[in-house]
Amino acid sequence: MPELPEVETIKRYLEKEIINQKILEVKVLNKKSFYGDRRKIINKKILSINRRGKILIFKLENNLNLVFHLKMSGQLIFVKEKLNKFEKQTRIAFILSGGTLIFNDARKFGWTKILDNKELEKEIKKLGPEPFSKDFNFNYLKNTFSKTKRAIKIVLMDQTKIAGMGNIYVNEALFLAKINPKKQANKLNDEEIKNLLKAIRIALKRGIKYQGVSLRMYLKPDKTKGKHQEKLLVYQQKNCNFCKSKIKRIILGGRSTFYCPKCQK
DNA sequence: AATACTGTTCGCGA
DNA sequence: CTCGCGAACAGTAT
Repeated sequence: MPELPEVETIKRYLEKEIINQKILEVKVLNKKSFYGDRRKIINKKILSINRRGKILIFKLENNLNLVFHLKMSGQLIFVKEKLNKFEKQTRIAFILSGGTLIFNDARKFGWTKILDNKELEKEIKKLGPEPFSKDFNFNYLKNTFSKTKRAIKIVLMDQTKIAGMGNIYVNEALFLAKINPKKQANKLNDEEIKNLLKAIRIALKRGIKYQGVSLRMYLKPDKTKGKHQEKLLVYQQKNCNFCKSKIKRIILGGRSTFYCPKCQK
């Protein structure tokens, strides 16, 4: 489910709530959702929370990291009570000094891992640049796009090329840049690449501003919905927000792709 | 009831 | 190496 803006929203919320809390207990309700020896993190304090792409990273004492990937249906919910009964979809529960952090995941694709700094580095280094970093610039995109004939939509979804965008935000960014998702990446001209760079950042910023897209599973840690589903420009839309043409839906990279045939030539 | 669809990524074979 | 496709899994919509 969550792409960069949703994970960033969760990060910002949890930062306010659980920094400096201690992990008192880890309840593993689904074995496949948890990798590592949970005893290693008992009584360790959460020092900081970071995000890289769609990955969420809790830095703990002793150079340990508690790392999350929510994949399609993961949720992170925080309640101030120390729970001992859980919902059907709860896979892991972290009992903290000031409450309970609940990892729900209907489809069980997501994971939580305990990684030392070296292992974390390995996990992260396969990701492309962060869309809001200096490394993510015109020259990087031009060079990256020039090397592949794949459809631009598929390239933007490739986490090794750009970290953090998924199906929704790629659709939104291409719409804002007025680029056809089927266009081969190496065929984009300089103007289009510049527009796309800007559009990616605008699409992601909008997502963060409205605190994510709650179409199905995604909730903020306080169980409330994001608002971005009400602001989507092209994803799952009927008509173009600019010209009112009927939005087309095709499959690219195995995923639903929405675009305006008139604005995105 | 059966089928299609869903916010992701990995591994396989070409 | 790059690529396209199916699998991992469960729930909801048509």
